Amino acid sequence: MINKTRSKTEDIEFDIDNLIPGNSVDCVIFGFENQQLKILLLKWKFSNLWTLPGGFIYKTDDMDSAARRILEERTNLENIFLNQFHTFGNMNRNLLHKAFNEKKLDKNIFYSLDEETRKWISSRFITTGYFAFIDIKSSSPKPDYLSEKCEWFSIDELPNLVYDHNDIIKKALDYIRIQLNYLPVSINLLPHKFTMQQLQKLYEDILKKKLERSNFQRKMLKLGIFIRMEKEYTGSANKAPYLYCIDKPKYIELIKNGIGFTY
Amino acid sequence: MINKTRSKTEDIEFDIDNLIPGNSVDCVIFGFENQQLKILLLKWKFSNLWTLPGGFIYKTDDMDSAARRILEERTNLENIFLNQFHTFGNMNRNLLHKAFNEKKLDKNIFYSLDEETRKWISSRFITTGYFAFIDIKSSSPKPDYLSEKCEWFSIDELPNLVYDHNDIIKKALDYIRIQLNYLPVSINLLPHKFTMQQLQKLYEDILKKKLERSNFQRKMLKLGIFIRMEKEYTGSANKAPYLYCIDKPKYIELIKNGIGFTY
DNA sequence: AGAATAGTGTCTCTTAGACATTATTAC
DNA sequence: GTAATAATGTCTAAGAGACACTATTCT
Repeated sequence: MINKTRSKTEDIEFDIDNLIPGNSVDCVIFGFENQQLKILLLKWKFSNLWTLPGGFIYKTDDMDSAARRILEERTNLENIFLNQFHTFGNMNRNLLHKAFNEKKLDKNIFYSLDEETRKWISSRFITTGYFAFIDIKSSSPKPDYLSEKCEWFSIDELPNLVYDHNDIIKKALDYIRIQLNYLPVSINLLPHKFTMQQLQKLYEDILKKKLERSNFQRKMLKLGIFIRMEKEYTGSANKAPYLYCIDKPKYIELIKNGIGFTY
Repeated sequence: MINKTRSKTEDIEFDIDNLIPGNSVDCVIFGFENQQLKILLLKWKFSNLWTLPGGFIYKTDDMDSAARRILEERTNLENIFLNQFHTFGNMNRNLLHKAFNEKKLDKNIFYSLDEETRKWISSRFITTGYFAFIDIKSSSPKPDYLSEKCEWFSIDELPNLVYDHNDIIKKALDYIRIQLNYLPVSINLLPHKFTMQQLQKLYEDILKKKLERSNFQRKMLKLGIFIRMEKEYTGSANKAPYLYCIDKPKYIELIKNGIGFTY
C-alpha cells in the first residue's frame, strides 16, 4: 500500500490496515428516470461483470457511517435516505476463483494489483446491504478504485453481477415491497414536482403490478400530502396533467405510522 | 485454548482459531406462555447483566447456519422458524470497559478466563440479529459457556441487558410488528391447540395494542385456516371456549402473500 | 371535429369498528 | 336463578375496485 490516507477519490488504493477485515457494505442505490425505477451499478476493471457500489468499514467507523460515506462518494450527494435491509453471510458468497473459472475475470489486471490488495479482496466477506433513494437528476455518480465506469440500469434489465449481487438486489426489492407503506419513496425518488402518472409508475415498478389509474389517484390525493401546482404542458394532443409536490412534514408524519394501503 | 473441538455444550471454551473474528450472531428467541409474549435470556457469569443467546461464526459456517446452531444449542429444538432482521455495527456497541465502569462486571471471574478469550470477547463485534419463534413447552433451554443460567422474560418486564441488547430486542419487535402479516407467528408461538383468546393476546402483545374481541374473532376465522376442535372446559363459571388448530399448508400459503389486515 | 390522456363521479361489494344479543358454564 | 365469558349478529361508515363520464389539449 502506497497511500494510507482515507480514500475520498477513485484514484487511491484502499487503506487496508485501518479497515475491519471480513466485513463490507453494499448499497443498492435507487433512482427514477424516464418513468423507470433504476439502480446504479459499477463496472469492475478486471472483469466484464457489474457490481453494486460497496466498500469497507474503517476501524473508527460505525457501520452505518461507512455505508453513508460510500454512498456519498459514489453519488456526490449528501443527506440521502439510506436504510439497512439485510446481511449476506454465506461462506462462499464472494469466492474469486468462481469468477476465474467462469473466465469472467481478467487475470492481468487482477495481478497488477499489489499482493496485499489481492489477498484482501479474495478473502471471505460478510456484507451488509443498504438501499438508498436518490434523485438521479441531481446526482453525479463516479466509479471507485476497482471500477472503470458507472451506469444506471432499469430494474428489469439488469446485467450480470458479481457474486450474489443479483440476490442482494432482489432482497432489497422484496424488503421495499413489504415495507412500502413505511418508506419515503415518493419524496426521495421523484423530482420536486411530478405528475400522478409518474407517481403511479413508481409504485407499479416497486410492486411489479399494474394499478388502476383513477382509483390510484383518488387514494393518493385523499392522503392530504400532495399539493397541486400548475399544469404541465407537454405539447402532446391531450389534456395537460397537474404537477404535484409533497408537503414534507405531513408526509414524514404519515409514513411513521404507515400508510394503510393495500395495493 | 485447551479444547479446540467444536463446542456443543456449555462446558467447553470456544474455538477461537476456527472462528471468524469481529462477527457474531444474536438470537431473540420468542415464546408465548401464560398469555404473555416472552424472550429467552441468559445471565452472564461475570456480571449481574443478562444477554441474548449469541455466538460466533465458524470459518466453515454460513452465517445463517451459525445462527441456527446457536439457536438449537440453547433450546434443544430443531426446525425452528428463524429469521434475520438487522445487523448492529456501531463502533462502541460492545465495549467492555463501559461494563467495568458501571461496576457491573465481576473482574475476578473475568480474569479467570484465559487471555486469548478475554482479548476475543473484548474486541469489536458486528453482530447480526435473528429472531426465532418457538413453543416454550417443548423446549429445554440451557446456558452457554459464558452464562450461568437462562430464563424467560415477559417482553414488558425485561431486565438490564449487556451492551445494546435492549436496542436489539426493540428492533426485533419493530420489525415483527411491521412484517406481522407476512410472519408465521400463530403456528410457531402457540401450542398445537389454542383458544381465540390466546391468539388475540399474542397479537395484542406484538402490536402493543388492545383489539376488539368479536371483530378479531370474525376476521381471523374468515381466513379459513383455523380448524375448530372440541371445547376447552376450564372449570370456571362461564362458557367454555372452542379450541382451534391451524391448517398448516393453507397458513403457509396465506402468509406468503401477506394477510391483508389492518389492526 | 377527433384522438388522446387527465380528472372526477358513480356504483357495488367488502371490510372495519362499535356494540347488541344469544349461548354456555359453574356455582 | 346469577355471574362470567364465548360466540354470533347487526348496524354504520369507510374503502376497494370496476367503470363511466366529463375536461382539456393539440392536430
